[in-house]
Amino acid sequence: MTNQQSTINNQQSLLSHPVAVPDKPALEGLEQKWLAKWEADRVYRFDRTVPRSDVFSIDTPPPTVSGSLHVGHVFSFTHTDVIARFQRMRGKAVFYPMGWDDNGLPTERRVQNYFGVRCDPSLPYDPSFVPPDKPGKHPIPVSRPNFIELCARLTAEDEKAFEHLWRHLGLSVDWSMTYATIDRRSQRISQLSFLRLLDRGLTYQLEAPTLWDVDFRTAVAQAELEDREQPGAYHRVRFAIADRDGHLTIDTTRPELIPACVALVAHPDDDRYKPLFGTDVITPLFGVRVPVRPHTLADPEKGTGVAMICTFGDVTDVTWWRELSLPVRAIIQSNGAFRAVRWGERGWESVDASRAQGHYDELAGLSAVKARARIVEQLRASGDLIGDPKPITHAVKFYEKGDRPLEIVTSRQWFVKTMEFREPLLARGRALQWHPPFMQARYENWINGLAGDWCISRQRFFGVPFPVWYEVRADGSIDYDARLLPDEQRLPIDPSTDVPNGYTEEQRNVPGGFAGDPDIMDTWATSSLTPQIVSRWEEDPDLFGRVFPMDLRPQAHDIIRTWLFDTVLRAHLEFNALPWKHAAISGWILDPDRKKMSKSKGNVITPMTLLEEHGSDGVRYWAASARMGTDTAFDPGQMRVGRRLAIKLLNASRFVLAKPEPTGRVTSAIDRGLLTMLASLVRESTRDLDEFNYARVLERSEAFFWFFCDDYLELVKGRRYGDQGPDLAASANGALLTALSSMLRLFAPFLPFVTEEVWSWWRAGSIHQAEWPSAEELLSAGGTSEDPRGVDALNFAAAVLTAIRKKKSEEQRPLKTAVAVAVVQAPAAMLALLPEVERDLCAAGLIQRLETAEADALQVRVDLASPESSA
RNA sequence: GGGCGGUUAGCUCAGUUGGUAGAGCACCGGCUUUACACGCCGGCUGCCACAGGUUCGAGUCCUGUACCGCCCACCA
Repeated sequence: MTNQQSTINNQQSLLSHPVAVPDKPALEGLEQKWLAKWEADRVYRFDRTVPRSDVFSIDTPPPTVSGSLHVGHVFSFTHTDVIARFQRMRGKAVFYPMGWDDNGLPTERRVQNYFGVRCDPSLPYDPSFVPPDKPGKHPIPVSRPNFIELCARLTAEDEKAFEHLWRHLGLSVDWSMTYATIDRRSQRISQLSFLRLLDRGLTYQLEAPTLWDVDFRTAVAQAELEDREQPGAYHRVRFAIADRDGHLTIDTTRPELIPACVALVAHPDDDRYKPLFGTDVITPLFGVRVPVRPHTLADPEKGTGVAMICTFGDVTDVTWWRELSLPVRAIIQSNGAFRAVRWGERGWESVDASRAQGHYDELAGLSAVKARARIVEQLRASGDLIGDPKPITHAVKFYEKGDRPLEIVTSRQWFVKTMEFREPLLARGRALQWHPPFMQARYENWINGLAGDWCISRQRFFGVPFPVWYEVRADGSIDYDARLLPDEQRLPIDPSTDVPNGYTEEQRNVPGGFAGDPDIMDTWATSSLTPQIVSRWEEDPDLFGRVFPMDLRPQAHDIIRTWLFDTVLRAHLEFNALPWKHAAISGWILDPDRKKMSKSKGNVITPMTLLEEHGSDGVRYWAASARMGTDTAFDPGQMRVGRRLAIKLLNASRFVLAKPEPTGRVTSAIDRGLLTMLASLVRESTRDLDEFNYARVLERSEAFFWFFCDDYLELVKGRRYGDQGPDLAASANGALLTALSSMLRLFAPFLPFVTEEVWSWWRAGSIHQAEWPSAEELLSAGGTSEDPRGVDALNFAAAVLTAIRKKKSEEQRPLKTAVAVAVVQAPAAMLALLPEVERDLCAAGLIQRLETAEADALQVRVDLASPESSA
């Protein structure tokens, strides 16, 4: 096709559809109108027939459904949607599923309260169970499968509300591919991946000290920790040196753990304590003989330089305990209460067992906090507390969802090997394309700070069970080494109700029989498989081949250490590959006072309220104004600006389409200049969007559009009504229609509703399936090349017009005031452009006489017509 | 303690290879102009955190400092 032909075709296609512009265009109701149409026409349906190279696949973050969606979700999901819409218009088949994270603790808590039930995994499944209408006083125990059914029932309701919000926001998701982290497919993939890792020795079970939440009574992983500043106090406590006179003093914030003390420790180079290494001391109150040992982790600067090692007060204790081969004296139970101890028995030897028992009996059954208060009194009474406790605030480790500090409890847990893969995982991080790039540092930080393998087991109920049974020995104990595993074809299974091959239900939990693994996997152990879940790994190889590895993982920066890292780990272990090419990291929404917006603070503004007040396009405008990775203030003002932009698009389009004929070849300099400017905007916008730089595209498109409205439109208004004859009117119309078409498509990823509305006035099909604009298409309408002279002419005319408006404004005269004489002083090169724009300029500025004079810089002298003579 | 961002107009932020500081909001003034009063036109506002350095020239590059925010850390 020659350029000439393409020009003609382009012009024909500009008006190939009857133009029908409403009299009073408005934004109200556009969401409902177009959502229904998009759904009916399956505009966002993924085309799974295209090859991988023509697919753009997105690994959507599944929001937690038991919480509520907030503006932060709207913010980051809009970013993703802008990219999705851009890629779709570029001709990609966009694989954009939505998921719900319904698996996990938050859902459990809601279901317990909502239905008045309690999960008892020892119960068999009751298919006929119906929850009471109202929750009763005492929770009804139900089996794990029944409990999970209730979770599914409740989350289904939440998911409907979420979907409604997402649709209203205009997310171009293919809703036929929605998944949930607790659905059968997710469970199957999660269990399948687990079994494969187990088979390769990449996951293992171990009984070891583990971080433990005493309220939830479950193990937690390093990634779920957070530090909180807590008030505490240094207690200076003295230990008698065994077999001779003298005392050693230590500082401790946890004096209640003195009964669990197994050693004291000081730095090997600390001259104060060198002589004591190898000797024993006697613990106060309990009279236990413990050694004084050297270790480099002991800090001479802290406290007295001697630390008390307990089993277990913190993670350093675990390190010391392991490296110094110390015994265990555990006193805190899984519920956080002090266990009963019989002093004098093996492991609890004391120089005065009855005195120890006396002290300890006052502590047994207490929580750590209460025990601390009690033991301080005991220490004070015995004279072993030196001075008063010195109040301090210090950072204490908490489970991020927990209310009490974590304890360390010895238990049997499943781990995924991570420590030995740190180097290759760092390399994966370097191969991943981060947006913005500095986010990679957080990933590396996390890996470099890893303290141990990933604990994936949780002592909870609503989650994916471990697909494992164990043989039960003749004595009734469980043989954890004798695992019974299901065939992959049976997955998903629940070992609390399903039975291993070759056994019957009667053999459950009886000697010689079997026992199911009681634990479930951590949420992240499943959600780290979202790429595998959405692409239907090991279920639909054809689909998998078309979408995996995926193109984009969008998410927020707070879950780099969990979701992102875990997903990279799983893909590395399973496929020896990255799960995606790009990671686009959104920032957070901050309160106007720059603090992180928190749900607990009671942000009463729900996303739906925002969408209704400002329109979806307005809210999307605000969200898309923030660059990737930038924390952004919540700003309704920006939403109003976005809404205004959408209204402006309606009105400007109405004007352009009000008299679209005659249309023809774009010949006038300023028309060609406009298209040239727009062509370079399109070219740069395409490049920016390819690099996830959507905020810049929106900003620049908006600026151009405003220039188009304020200056260009005003300059060509008269001409396009025919003031200068049909050919020049045709040129103006050609440029207006061409520019409008491109601008609408430029805005379409950001403002999907208003652009679709305007598109429907004069074009067939959905704008969201239209081709992304190109510089070539714009330039072919104006000839075949860029026209920098046209750009200069347009800018020159706009500058003169501004000067004339300024004069009218200064004189406080109406803009329709005529200009008797305008003297344009400018460099010769500029003046040479004047003939090209003179007639447009005089029409737009109501200039009666135009004179010129050469000058170094542009300057316009304006003499307004007298009030009487201006009509 | 380690790391990463940030510091530009009253507010929110742009500023792409270094070349005489920008936008929007807010504020002030004006205007019904045949798309838009959910509008239009115009105006005001800055030792670009601070101190050095490189350069003919630094908001931009280098070094250091301060403050803000975040991530991480074995915090007795």
